[in-house]
Formats: sequence, structure tokens, C-alpha cells
Amino acid sequence: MGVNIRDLITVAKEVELESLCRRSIAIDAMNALYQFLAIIRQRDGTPLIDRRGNITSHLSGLFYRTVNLVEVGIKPVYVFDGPPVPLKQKTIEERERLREEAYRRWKLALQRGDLKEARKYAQAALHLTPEMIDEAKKLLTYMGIPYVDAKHDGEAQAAYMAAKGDVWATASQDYDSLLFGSPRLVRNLTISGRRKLPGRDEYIKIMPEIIELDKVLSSLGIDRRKLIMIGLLVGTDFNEGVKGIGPKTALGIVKKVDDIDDLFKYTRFKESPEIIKEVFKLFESPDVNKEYKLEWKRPNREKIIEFLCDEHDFSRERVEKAISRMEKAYDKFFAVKGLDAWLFG
DNA sequence: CTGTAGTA
DNA sequence: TACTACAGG
Repeated sequence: MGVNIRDLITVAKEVELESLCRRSIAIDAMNALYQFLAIIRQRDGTPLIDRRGNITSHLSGLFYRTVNLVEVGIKPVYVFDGPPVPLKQKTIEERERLREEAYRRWKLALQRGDLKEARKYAQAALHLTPEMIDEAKKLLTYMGIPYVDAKHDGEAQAAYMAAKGDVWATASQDYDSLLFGSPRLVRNLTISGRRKLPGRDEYIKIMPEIIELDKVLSSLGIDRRKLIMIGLLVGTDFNEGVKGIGPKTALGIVKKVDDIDDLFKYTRFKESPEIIKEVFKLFESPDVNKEYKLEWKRPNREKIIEFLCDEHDFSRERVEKAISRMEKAYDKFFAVKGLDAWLFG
């Protein structure tokens, strides 16, 4: 999932969530929803479901996370993937294969009565359905939070918006948006500062971290074109990468080359040079949706309650409380100030 | 993941 | 007030 260049990022800066006040941030929606779906579960591993059996983990995560961001004054924009570019087909097929395998192993573990194994595979077996995505968009609309449909890759769209200055940063757990040219990436955009270490009863403190593209590049002594080449070498969602080459080796290689054609003299990709050049182009100047408008509105209390509580069995008390927090934050941070707004708004 | 009740 | 344990849908 995503380009693995974590080992090269030494300039991540931990910040308090509050320091992002009044900043607009483009959030990779699929990335977020998928994580909610995987993590928000009961002790036996089943996700949250409403009375008709629909999964609601993604809605719970999206709702409460967004309320928390708005409460500290952050202006979120959710960016959804569009149809994948043909080059991504292999990755999608591979994910589908892994999912089906996880599904089989889940059933087998259930037969054995191995709940721990079952839980592990249940997480890997699930996927975001078109219905879940529609519901997420519906909820955001009722909450007054803007979303953008990407032409293809959400990360590419978010990076474009950040590079253009329409949002202050992109947010994702993956590093792809840096390759796409986002000047600023926020990771761990979450409220709960604590995370349980797997297996043990230990907790570590998690804080949001900001990674600035120009600092990454200057710390490595390369430009963005070479960062993309590193991605090509270690592997992306669009190509496999060269076996045996990790981020460190890749850095050494790209420092010796002048351009993408030069790269083929040093190493052999599994894909043809033509394909690799296409993938390079895809990162350098991706096809994006330029027709979007970002507008934060006051949440629609009635619609949210009708949707979450009436349709999906959320607790009315909790939801009402969250909406009130959001309204307060909206008036404090987002509402248009000034005499006109006071008179006519 | 996040909210909330319970405990010190 | 801070921290833990558990439920949420």
C-alpha cells in the first residue's frame, strides 16, 4: 500500500493538533475510511453494525474524527478516489486476490474456533463498498464538510490542491502525496494521543507529524523528479519496483543519474522502460479534477440525526452532543465575520 | 478509533 | 483531574 520511503524521512516534525487551527487539510478519504473499517471493532472482531446488519464502523470513525478536527479549528476536505488509471489494474487485482485469500482463511479459522486468527483475517477480508463511500459522502454533506472527487488517485488530487494553495496540507498515512508534489503532508491526524502496542499492554504517544516536501528533498540532496525515481525503484501502486532495492540503495542510485533514461543504465525494471516512463509522468503531472469548490457550512443537525440515529441506530445523545460541539466550533472558527454577515447571514 | 462511566 | 476499561451500532 503506497510507496514505502519511510526510512528516508528524517525531517518529520511532531506538532500539537491545536497548532493546525484554521488550516485547511485535504484528507485521503479512502485511506481514512479503510482504517476506520479495519480498526473500529468489538472484542470479538465484528464491526459496528446497525439493526439491519449494515456495517457502520466507517461512519462512526468519520463522524467523530471530523467533529474533533473541526473542534480544534481544522478545516477538513475529504478527497475520494476516482476510477483507477489502467496502470493501477495490477495492484487492484493483487489486493483482490489477497482479500479473497484472507476471506478463505477467516472461514477456516472460524471453523477451528481460533478467534484471534479469525479476527486478523476478518480485517484483511473486508473492503469498502460503493454504498459505504456514498454514505460517507452523504454524512459529510450533512456535516457541512466539503469533499472532492478525484479524477483518478485521491493522493494526486489532494497534492494538486495543496500545491495550488487551495489547502494548506494533505493528510494520509502514505507518502505518495509527496511524490505527487504536495508541499506538506500530515500523518497521524488523530485526536486520541494514545495507541496500544500490538500484543502487549503498552501504550505509546502518537502525535500528528508534519513532513515538508522541500525539507525532505534538501535533506536527501535531490529534487522531486529524483524522489519519484526512488519511488519507481522501491515500488508504487503503479509498478513493482526492483527486487533487492530498498529506499537507501535507491537514493544512492538516483543521485548518480541525470534523468529517467539514465536510470535504465543502472538497473532493470520488471516493466518496460515505456511503462516506467508512464508511471513517472503519472506522478510528475497527474490528471486531476480542477473543478471543485471548498465551502464549510454549518452542520445540518436534523439531517445528521435522521441519517445516523434514525437510519443507522447511532446513540441520539452522543450524536447530539457531537453536533453541538461542531456548531460551537463553526461559529468560533469558520463563520464569516463582519457586519454584513452579522446583519444578513 | 472515539466516547463515556468508573475508579483513585 | 488523570487514567483505565469497555461499549459504540
